[in-house]
Amino acid sequence: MAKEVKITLPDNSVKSFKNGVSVGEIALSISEGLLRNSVAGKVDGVLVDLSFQINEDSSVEILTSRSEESHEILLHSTAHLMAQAIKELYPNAKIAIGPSIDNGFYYDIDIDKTFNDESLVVIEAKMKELSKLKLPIDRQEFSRDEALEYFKNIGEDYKVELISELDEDETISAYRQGDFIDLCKGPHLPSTGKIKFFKLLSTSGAYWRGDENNKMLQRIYGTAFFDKKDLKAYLQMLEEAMKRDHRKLGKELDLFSFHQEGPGFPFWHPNGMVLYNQIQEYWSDVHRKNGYKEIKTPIILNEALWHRSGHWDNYKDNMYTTTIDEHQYSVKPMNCPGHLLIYKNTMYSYRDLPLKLAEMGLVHRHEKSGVLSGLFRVRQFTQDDAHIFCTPEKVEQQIVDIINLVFEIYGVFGFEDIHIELSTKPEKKFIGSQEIWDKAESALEEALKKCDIDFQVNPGDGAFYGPKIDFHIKDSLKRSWQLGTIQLDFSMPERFELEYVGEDGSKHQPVMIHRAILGSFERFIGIIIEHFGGDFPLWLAPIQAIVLPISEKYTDYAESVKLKLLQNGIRTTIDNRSEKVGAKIRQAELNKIPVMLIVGEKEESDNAVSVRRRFKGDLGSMDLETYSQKLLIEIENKTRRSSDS
RNA sequence: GCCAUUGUAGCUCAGUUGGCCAGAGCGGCUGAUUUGUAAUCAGCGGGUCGGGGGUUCGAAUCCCUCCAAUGGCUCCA
Repeated sequence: MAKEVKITLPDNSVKSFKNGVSVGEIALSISEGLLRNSVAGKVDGVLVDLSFQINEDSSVEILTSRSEESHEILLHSTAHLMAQAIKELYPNAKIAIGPSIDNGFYYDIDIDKTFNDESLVVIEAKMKELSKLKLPIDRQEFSRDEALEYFKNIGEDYKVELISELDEDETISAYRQGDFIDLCKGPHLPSTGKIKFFKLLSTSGAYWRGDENNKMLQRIYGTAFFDKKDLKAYLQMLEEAMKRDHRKLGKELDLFSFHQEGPGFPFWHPNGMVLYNQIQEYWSDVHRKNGYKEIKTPIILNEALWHRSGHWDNYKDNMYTTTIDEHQYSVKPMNCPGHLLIYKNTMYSYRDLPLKLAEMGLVHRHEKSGVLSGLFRVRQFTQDDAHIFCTPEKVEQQIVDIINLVFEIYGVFGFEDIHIELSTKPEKKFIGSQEIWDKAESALEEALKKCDIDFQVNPGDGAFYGPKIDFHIKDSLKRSWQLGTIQLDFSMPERFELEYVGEDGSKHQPVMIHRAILGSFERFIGIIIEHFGGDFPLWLAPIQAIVLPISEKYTDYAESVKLKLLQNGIRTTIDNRSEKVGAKIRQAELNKIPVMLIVGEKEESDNAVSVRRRFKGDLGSMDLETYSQKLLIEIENKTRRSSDS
């Protein structure tokens, strides 16, 4: 073994160190400040502790608290700190798993007491205490047998189960801080003293290994940051999210409601129905312009159809059934079978393809009671569905067209940060030949490349009948939502024996593309309520304008203003209570009405309105007709946040 | 479905260990006021305390059961 190792740093400079040098020592050699800010290292691309010793020539990167990977390490180390605190407070607790997740971490604990908000305070205090002790976090390695023995002795049954599933010859690592030791791959921070800004957020039940047949453990969620400001900003974001919760806003703005009489079945109120209809109108319009033909298929269809489509075998548990004239029927959970029947009703030539059938399809799915959640998860919803039947050669172009349409539609709502995932053939559960899958996957991939967009590949995550592209957007609070999906399907055309007459005069099987862009109207409306925080762009606002007479003397004029706007197609109401303007304005602001039109003596004599816009305040007096036209332009353009006047 | 928590007026919430006809604010209605850019004053209505059963002299409060909601788990648009 060489006495010296050559270390290549990220700037490509090469330095020599004595054999066995640690990552931390390398950091120190650059500067003391770097060591102080360093969290972990990367040796030849592999994450390691600062204490990791290097015995051969390597490239080394020092991770400071600024990198995303460092944050994950912090979260993971905080999970350990929490587990340590829990073990000190409740020695009988057994710890299961505690990983980092997006924006936080959790730890699953088996304990015969129930954690509540108070426990969180107690545990958090203990964690602070342990952090102040600045305990070194040391890595320790075991053979598999040693590890089994050790964790069996300290009674950590879940760890024993995890170890026993590892390979015989694998080296097993664990991390020790004070008296606490946890099985873990690492890496970790060098000391508990580095964990300063954290918060425990919630408790819940969680099955051991996510299997509902296993014991339910208690999970505690928390988050942590290197910087106090970042923690504060994150907690503020959570608070803001709570304020924007679509269930809360749905009540406050009188958009929709839910009732015990129909769990999971939304009731749309007049205000919410405006949102629904506006989106629907836009959707229809943009699809018409893109060559789609809109259809409507029945909600209840004979069970035999669902056997043929494969839904009965794969989806039965989520389907509602009914009996009509002693025959079995099912309420549709998807629209495809109905579309297939329409396709089969006509003989198509290759010249007729692609055939693009769109439906705002009302589907019902029986979801487990515990998963229902506002408009995000319901039992009845409207999919913005479409099925494209085309020749195999046209698939790629069709995908490109759909991708462009997706971007266009998301752009209208201000969703510009779009993340795309390509899911490929599942390992086990799939139908169709490898050749067909390869073709389908490359069609999707080529289309994505043609559009020049980045995407992430999820190997094995495709549907059993074909690969898919999923679209994820980020809302105004940077939260990610999955909306659209494009799925290539070779199985339905086969099961339903679809055909078209090709150029050669013989019959061929078309390819079916299943796609949804908004996903479901219900869910999408829930998302935009939170995205806009209830402050909708003018074209969507349930009430666009409200007329506020200064006193009852001007009620007649106010009514005529309202009538004029209504006739121009602007959704207008009036507040003719016997209140002061201040009170009326306050009420209109609370209702998030974008345009307030104040009328009194001056306005009446000039046939004008005094305009007050939300977020802008008093804009002064304007001619009624002129201003009305101005609003119409803003509505027509679907302007997101008024820039006017 | 599972674990935990919750359910009092249209909305937001008080109601201590079981004890006078169950309260407040906002909203609503009525009257006064006639108002110029985020709350005028006064009065009046409004509740099977989620449903059902039980314990008790007495239950919003304790017990059982069902329903629904919330945070998660599993699942998913």
